[in-house]
Amino acid sequence: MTPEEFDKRQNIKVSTDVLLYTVRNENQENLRKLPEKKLQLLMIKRKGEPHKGEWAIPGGAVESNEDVDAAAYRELKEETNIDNVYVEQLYTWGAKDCGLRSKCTRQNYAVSISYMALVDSEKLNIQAGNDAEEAKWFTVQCSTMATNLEDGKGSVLGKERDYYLTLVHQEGDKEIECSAIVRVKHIIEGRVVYTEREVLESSNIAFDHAKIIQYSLERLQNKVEYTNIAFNLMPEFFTIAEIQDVYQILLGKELLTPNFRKKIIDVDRLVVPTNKKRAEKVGHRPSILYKFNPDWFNKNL
Amino acid sequence: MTPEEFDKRQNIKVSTDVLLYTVRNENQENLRKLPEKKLQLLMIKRKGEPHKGEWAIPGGAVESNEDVDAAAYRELKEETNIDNVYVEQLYTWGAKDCGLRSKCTRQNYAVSISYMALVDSEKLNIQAGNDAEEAKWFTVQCSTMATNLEDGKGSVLGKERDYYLTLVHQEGDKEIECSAIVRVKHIIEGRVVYTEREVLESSNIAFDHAKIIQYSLERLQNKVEYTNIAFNLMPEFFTIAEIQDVYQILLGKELLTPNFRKKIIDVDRLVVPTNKKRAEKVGHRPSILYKFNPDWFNKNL
DNA sequence: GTAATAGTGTCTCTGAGACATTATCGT
DNA sequence: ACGATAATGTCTCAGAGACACTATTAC
Repeated sequence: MTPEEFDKRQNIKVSTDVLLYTVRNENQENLRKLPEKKLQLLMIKRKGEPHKGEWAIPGGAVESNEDVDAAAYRELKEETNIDNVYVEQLYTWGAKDCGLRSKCTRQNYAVSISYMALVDSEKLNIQAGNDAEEAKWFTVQCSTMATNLEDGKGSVLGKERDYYLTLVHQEGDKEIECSAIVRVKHIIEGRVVYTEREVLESSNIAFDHAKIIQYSLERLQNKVEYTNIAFNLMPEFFTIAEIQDVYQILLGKELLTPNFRKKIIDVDRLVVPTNKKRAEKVGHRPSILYKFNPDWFNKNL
Repeated sequence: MTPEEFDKRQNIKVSTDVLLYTVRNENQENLRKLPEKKLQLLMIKRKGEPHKGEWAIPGGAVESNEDVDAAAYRELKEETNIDNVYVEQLYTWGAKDCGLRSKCTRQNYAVSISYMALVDSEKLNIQAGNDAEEAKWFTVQCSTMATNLEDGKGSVLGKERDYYLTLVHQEGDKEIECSAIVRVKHIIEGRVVYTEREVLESSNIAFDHAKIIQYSLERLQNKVEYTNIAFNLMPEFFTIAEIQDVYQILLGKELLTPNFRKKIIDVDRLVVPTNKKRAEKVGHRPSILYKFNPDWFNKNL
């Protein structure tokens, strides 16, 4: 195909969506107890049709002559005034399922390139979004139910996993809640596995954005296990208990403290101790503050 | 932004590119020696400008109202008449670097969504491409040279890795050779690492496709270590020596046979023995044929 | 027997996981 | 002393890696 032919055929809109995650302390109950941490995601309220009033992943059109990665960074900067954070391309979503920003008609449909960004909440508290849009942080919760797909005779054809997603924004007494069920089907055909992702229910979440959120959570979980990705959610100095907490939230399971310490300090060498300690008067042995070990990059780049 | 505003702003072309890999036996020297396996990549010769006569990754425009994944499958089918194989979305490349199918001007530029597909060569021998384009298989070779980026005082700022890529197509005496150098820079800035990928030299490879090839090789290498991806390059039945060979080619290093056997048979349980043996009269103990263990999916989906 | 590849057995060391124990603070 | 969390030590077992060894074929 010549470039000329190519030019005539398409009318596809390209947008980038940025999933911005952070981890926040939710409530400071008492001195002796540690504050509870929560994974939070930034969403914006849609002001126009379609899906007016529902909550969507922030994003927008790629501008002409702009690199797609640059578009994601720009979008993030516009939305949150945040810079210099971890950003990663996630996946590019097709147009057919009408998932996206633009109304889906025969002539006019969209491709969405989704990105995931991670910030530590301390950085966030200083700056705030400057866009006219209404942006809010939602606490993310996700639980799973899996079933095997079998033919009559007991041999496995695949696996089906339903993700129950809940997003809650708290502001004093008021509470905004979004929820969705995303079904991920893995179908075995010979030696190839096809994966389908489908939004079964979606309440208060625009388009098929629940699907993208689920995908990002999956990626986040995987990467926590073998990269330093979690440290993008941490401030410069933190205790082992705090980073363990973040790991537990991301992985959705509890970890044994002594083993976690050993792994992160001695085995993976992801952190190094500083000579600082938590200054607050707490009713127990004060914890040593650690920081990310920059030396880790030497072995892992 | 309203959909109406959105519609007016863009003129971006979207295409999918499919990197189709296979593993082939190169030359059957003698009976006692095992045939040497090579990783091969399908490339097509460009018939129009720009980059006329150079070799490019097969691909084409996403058609209106077509899902991007579907476009990749369609492209693959058109190019090779192949179906039912492993296909994975790799990365979506920006427009600014003029990387792609369409000529890059201010008004008109392109986004490329690249996919990687894997086939076993037995399936390939039966079918052939039906497209009018000239498509050929190139043996892929890649070597690396890494240097640390340091400031004056010995602290590491990042890492720079040059990939020397060589693609060779053999046909009797004739030989077509493409080559390129791709530089991957990892720059540490605080706790965030930025990765830049740049084509330093490119001979006979169209656009910046060398960059995409390098990226796919990296992904392939990573996935070999923790998924069953390599088995998409294998026929139904194979010996341990053969699958070990494929692992070695993909990883670019030798593995110790006893340990590889133990891992793949007993630990990961990726393969199960059949009661078949290699029938050919070979001058040594005949090897047992194994197949991929479908049960592996139970634990790994 | 010999050449060549197929396949097994053994030893060491690291790291994952479970769990018991000690340390250090405020009150 | 007590409550609470921080931090360390110990034991077991699985798996990675290195390497010596045995098995089976054609000639």
